[in-house]
Amino acid sequence: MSTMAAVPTTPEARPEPRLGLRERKKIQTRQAIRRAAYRLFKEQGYDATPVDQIAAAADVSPSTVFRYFPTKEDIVLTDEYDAPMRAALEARPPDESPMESIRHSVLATLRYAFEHEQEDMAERARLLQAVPAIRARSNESMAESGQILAQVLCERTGRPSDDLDVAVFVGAVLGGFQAALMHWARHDGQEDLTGLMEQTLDVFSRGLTL
Amino acid sequence: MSTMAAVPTTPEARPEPRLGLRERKKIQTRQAIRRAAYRLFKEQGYDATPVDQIAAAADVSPSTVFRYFPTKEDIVLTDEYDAPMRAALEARPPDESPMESIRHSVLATLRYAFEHEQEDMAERARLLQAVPAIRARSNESMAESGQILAQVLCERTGRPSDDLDVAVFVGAVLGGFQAALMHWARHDGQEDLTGLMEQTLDVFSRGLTL
DNA sequence: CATCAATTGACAGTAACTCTCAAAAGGGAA
DNA sequence: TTCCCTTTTGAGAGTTACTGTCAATTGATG
Repeated sequence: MSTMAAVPTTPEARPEPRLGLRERKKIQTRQAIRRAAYRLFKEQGYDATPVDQIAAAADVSPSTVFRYFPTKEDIVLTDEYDAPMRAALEARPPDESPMESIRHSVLATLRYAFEHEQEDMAERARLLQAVPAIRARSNESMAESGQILAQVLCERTGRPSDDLDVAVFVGAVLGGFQAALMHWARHDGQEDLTGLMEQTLDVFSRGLTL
Repeated sequence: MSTMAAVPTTPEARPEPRLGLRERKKIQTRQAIRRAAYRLFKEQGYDATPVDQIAAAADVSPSTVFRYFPTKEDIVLTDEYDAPMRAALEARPPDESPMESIRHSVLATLRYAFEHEQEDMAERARLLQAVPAIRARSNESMAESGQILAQVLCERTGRPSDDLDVAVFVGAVLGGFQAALMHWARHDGQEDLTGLMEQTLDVFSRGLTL
């Protein structure tokens, strides 16, 4: 699940003394930029906050901001949960139904993500709802996850990699998740996202009958 | 279905003599800009074609281009099929299953769209595949259609307008359609989109079991 | 400490918009 | 046609998100 994570926890969280000063500084800079951005977005709004201002607030040059985050949207939502997600999916027994595999890996990844970062979730929800560019980026990110999902599923069911049925299946599931995500965002991130996802999966289990 | 249509046919196609000179000129200008853009995109690519160049090729000022199309992406895909789509949906018998209603209205709208414009479809497919910004716009547009769909469905089933199940249902269906659309784009718009959509709807009819 | 590689900041440039204002052109009445 | 009013257009200036280059700085290493 791509959109969930903004402050990557694995590499950023605690500056393990293993790393050299150089690496530690990089992590700090990244954090500083992100923190400054979140604060300013909250205070003034996303569009009203130029990157230059974020740079100034984080005490780095504008060039540096763009070196760390290729686009302004990426400051809000860059995550590293695609790899864990893929691993979780591939760890599932191959004879399990695709839907069941997805249910387990998505929920596990989501729980993992929530453990590591609850703070900015509400703000992220607000931005997701208010800023089209953020939404767009989130969707694109989800679609990439979808590619991975489809790939695994095609391998597992022995279908060609451009099989329409698999693509539709994955598209539908992700579409459902995205709807749940937006529902969550519409409620300002106050509801339990994991619960919403479970409810979403139930809709699918019922064969998508309203 | 939003993404399908770029050259709106209803208002643009034939300059009905009903309209005054003013209106006719507007339609011409709109067409001129779009045609110029499509030609240049085809020749040089989307990113390599600045709006100024499109303006020059269409013999209007850059300001005018932005007056007609709020963003560069909109030159590629602005459509007017949301209204017909909604009408088609609302014309369906209220006791019909949601999925069946959607099937009919989507296919009807799609057929209608295809009747009126086949020309640029291939180029549109190429752009949809190659340009992230276009894809993003297309998705956003689809999501808007989704809002309408969800609204109608909520009314029909007597649920509150922010019902999660309905949102998920709609999200899933649109996700499936989008997957089919991207499949079509990946094959450069050579396959029959209506056929792909029918196949997609079959996947749903089967209760989304792979 | 000296040297090398990675990181950074300053600067210049591009392109997508946005805003404002004056010129031009259609539409209708006298 | 002529005049007047409204809509449309173009010119120009300004903002902002990027991109690329180059020299200065700074951490790593022997």
